[in-house]
Amino acid sequence: MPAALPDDTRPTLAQVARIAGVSEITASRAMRGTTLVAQDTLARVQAAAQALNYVPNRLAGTLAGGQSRQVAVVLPSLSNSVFADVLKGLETRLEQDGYHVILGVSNYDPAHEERLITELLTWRPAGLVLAPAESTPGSRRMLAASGLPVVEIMDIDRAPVDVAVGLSQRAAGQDMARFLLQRGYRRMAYLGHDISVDPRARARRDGFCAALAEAGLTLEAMLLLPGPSSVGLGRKGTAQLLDRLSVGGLAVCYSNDDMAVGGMFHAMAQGLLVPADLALAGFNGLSIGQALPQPLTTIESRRVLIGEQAASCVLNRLHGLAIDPVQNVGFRLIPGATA
Amino acid sequence: MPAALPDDTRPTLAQVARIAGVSEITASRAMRGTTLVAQDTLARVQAAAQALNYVPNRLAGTLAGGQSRQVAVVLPSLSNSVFADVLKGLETRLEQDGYHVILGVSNYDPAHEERLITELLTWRPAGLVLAPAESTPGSRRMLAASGLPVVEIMDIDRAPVDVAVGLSQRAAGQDMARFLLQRGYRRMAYLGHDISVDPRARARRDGFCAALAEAGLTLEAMLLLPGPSSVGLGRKGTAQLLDRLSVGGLAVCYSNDDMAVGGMFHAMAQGLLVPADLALAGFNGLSIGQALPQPLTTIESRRVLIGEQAASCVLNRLHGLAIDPVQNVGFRLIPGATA
DNA sequence: AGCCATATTGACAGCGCTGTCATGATTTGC
DNA sequence: GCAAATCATGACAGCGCTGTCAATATGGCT
Repeated sequence: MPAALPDDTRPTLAQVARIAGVSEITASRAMRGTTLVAQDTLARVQAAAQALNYVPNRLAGTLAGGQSRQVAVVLPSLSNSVFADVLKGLETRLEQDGYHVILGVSNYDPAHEERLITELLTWRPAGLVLAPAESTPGSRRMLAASGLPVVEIMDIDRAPVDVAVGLSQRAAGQDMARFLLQRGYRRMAYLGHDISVDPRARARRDGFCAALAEAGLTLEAMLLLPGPSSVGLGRKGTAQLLDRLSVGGLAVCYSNDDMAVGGMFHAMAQGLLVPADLALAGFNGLSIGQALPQPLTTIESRRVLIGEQAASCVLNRLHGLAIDPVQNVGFRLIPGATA
Repeated sequence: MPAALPDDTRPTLAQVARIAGVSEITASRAMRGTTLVAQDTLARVQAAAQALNYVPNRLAGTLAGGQSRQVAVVLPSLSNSVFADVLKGLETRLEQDGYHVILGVSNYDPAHEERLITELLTWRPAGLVLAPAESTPGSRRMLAASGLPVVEIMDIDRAPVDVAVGLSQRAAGQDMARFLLQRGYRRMAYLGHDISVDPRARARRDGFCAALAEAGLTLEAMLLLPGPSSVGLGRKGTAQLLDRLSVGGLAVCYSNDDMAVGGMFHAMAQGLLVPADLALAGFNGLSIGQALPQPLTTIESRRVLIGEQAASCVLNRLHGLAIDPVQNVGFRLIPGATA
């Protein structure tokens, strides 16, 4: 059952070579510019390629030659703009060097993630970048055995298989707690999406709680809602939370900015005073939070940078350069006006 | 200069075959399950593959066999959640059939887009999906000549090279104008991001203006700000607009929801009454707009669906099924409470 | 027993390209 | 003017896999 469509009649290098009156290998060299080829030979080959509308076949090239110029990227989600930003950084940097992204989205499912890794590996990518969900032992074994550059992004708290690029999510959580404490808040609550599948959000929350504990405090309430984070969920959750808790000097730490913006909307709709009645803190430093009537108190994460730096790691590795196995891009607390 | 890293010592099908005590081609058949292979042979091959940790090489497979299972996707941006949604739909659907996305992001630059198409074509993808910026003649020629399934997404107003999946952006703009007119608004303004590079936003605006013209109206003001759309830009632009225009019965049509939400934030910060002082209309039906204290008047676009359907188009084409060259997924006006 | 359909396997060539080594054509140096 | 170095090109084999066709084995049927 041969494919219905393309009668794959695309010109090959051999045809280009014939027209240019040179051998195939010379044409190959002319097209790639790796080895020296006489000026006029080069011109003839280029002309022939142009005339035939020749498009090189990188499958064949890679198979014969070696390094693929594809990098596999596995992300847990795309609905969250965080990963879209990271992907943008990755794509931008990789493309500069003529590399391309093959994408997999795991939906925060470790088993799915493992399957994706297996499948993407069949394309023999030059490297792998992933924001692991809760990677299975199987995944980690495969990655280690692949012999490829493997960059785990977003979090640097766990020991990486190979290289990690990101920030300490735990430290970010701690810093936010300390900031709120320093501002004088003593009544704290946490509102998150389903962090059982999101290890980074969990790490932040754990850091937040740990810092509270150091100060002898505990959360007045912790609400975890099923489903992915969203503005709507944050709004709904805030309403629920305030059914149980009195306002006035209450600070709510959200799992991220989306959720926090939802909280802000709830406050606005209810005519609550922010931060007097209700203080809010997010995470990510999304532009929407900063465009709110009151800028959101949050932590800036450098998502595009993480993507770019992860890409650079892969590329440097491929060029045989030594690289730091743990790369901390840091974060920055944005005081804002909601806490 | 051989690659520094992977001493590509990965097991090959030949090795699997040897261990299983069968010929290479039999092992191939066993791995793929296309042709019948005796039960115990199958088991032996699978065991051997398992033991060696065999990972098939799809580069070789595709080169030898035919159809690649990669689909090239070219998008103008990832910062806009619209395209992240589309990509999610694409990835989800393609993966179900064992296909993978190779990604390119053009940043709304037609020349860049053309280069991306050229490069991605070198991987001999099975198909192409793109949300064209302002495609160059060169791009269109290449696409037509590729002989591959080519799906242009988002807009169905222009004649597609091959297949189009999306909605009539122009009709969406018209519908919004008619809706506002019907609500009794007569004072209209338009606030957009740099639509010179975004043909879809432009089509919506044109439709909007055309419908106004039918009613004998023209825009009181049209403000186009440089740079990509964002909540911040919408907020800033609204402030600028209201420097020149009086409020009270004024309806502003924004290029999309991000911009409109920014407008809403400005209104909130200024204590303006929405919609009495200022009415706002967006486009996309993003969840954030619906979570606002007052849900945004907007038009729902089915982004994930567009992605899924575009993927299905490619797959169906590859299976030799006939498909409709123009697929309208439609849209829905969400009345909201801001106009 | 003899013949045929079916099931199972294999030999061979080739997908389009590149690494390696070898060859001929020039140039350079003394 | 001749050996050595340099430049430009080519022949060959092979990357890892699959399509095609052919071969063998097995069982059923008359």
